[in-house]
Amino acid sequence: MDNKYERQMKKGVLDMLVLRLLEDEPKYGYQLIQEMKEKSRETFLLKDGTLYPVLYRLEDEKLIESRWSSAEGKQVPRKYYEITEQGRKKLPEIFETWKRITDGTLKIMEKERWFI
Amino acid sequence: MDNKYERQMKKGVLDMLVLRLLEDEPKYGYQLIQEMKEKSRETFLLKDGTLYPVLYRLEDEKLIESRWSSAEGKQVPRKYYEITEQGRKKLPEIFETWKRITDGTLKIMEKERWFI
DNA sequence: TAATATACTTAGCTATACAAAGTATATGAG
DNA sequence: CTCATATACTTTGTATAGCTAAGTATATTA
Repeated sequence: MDNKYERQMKKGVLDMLVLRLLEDEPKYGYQLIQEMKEKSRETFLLKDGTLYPVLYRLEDEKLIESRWSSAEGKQVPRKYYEITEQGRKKLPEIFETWKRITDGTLKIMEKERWFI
Repeated sequence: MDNKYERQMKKGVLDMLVLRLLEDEPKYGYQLIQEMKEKSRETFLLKDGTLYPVLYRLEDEKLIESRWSSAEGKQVPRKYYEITEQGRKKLPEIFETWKRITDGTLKIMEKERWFI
């Protein structure tokens, strides 16, 4: 375990990040892990054992849906995840919550400023 | 439970915020709860049952120390918490971790920008 | 005297990031 | 052809931490 705080500080944001990455187009697990890594500049390096439970959770909450790729050729079967209408509505709400907490944190950390 | 995500997103930051509030001067529990509420503009509304475990944890890690107030007059006895040297060193590190994660999150959420 | 604010403690619940192990297929090096 | 590696998904178990709730106790004020 590199950093005890790091692990805790990531809690709650993975769902939001996955939802954000799926906003553009359906993607499969491995792809999400790669994009997460690249786009965050190595900050979010997820193991598959971390990502998939997030996906199952979001699916249970009806924020995303999945379907197996209609395997053209002899590709490894992939499960594509797609954001639902409900997910598209929910994402901005989650992001607002995140911004409010981040803002509140900054207000305490940087005492003299009250803007972000 | 108001917001499932909110609860998770606060994880890991409470320790940092308490440490930050103690950086100036020793404070007691109730005082920390009030300051947390005011400075964060109502974002961090802690119950005492949430704060004290944070304090015990920080004390176990030697990042803060506590002592009962030498009750002058007939005041309710208060336990004052003071940041240690170790705590002063650790705080900037924790803050850096937080900023890195926050930055990484923003990079994914706001795709076209790569500055904070 | 009673209600309220202050002040600290502890037990139990729930959610989630992560590690690790397991299954299985495609591809490229030798 | 074989073997290592990358791809791809699943499941189990662990540790941590925010929160609720209940309990104890003192000071202040109506």
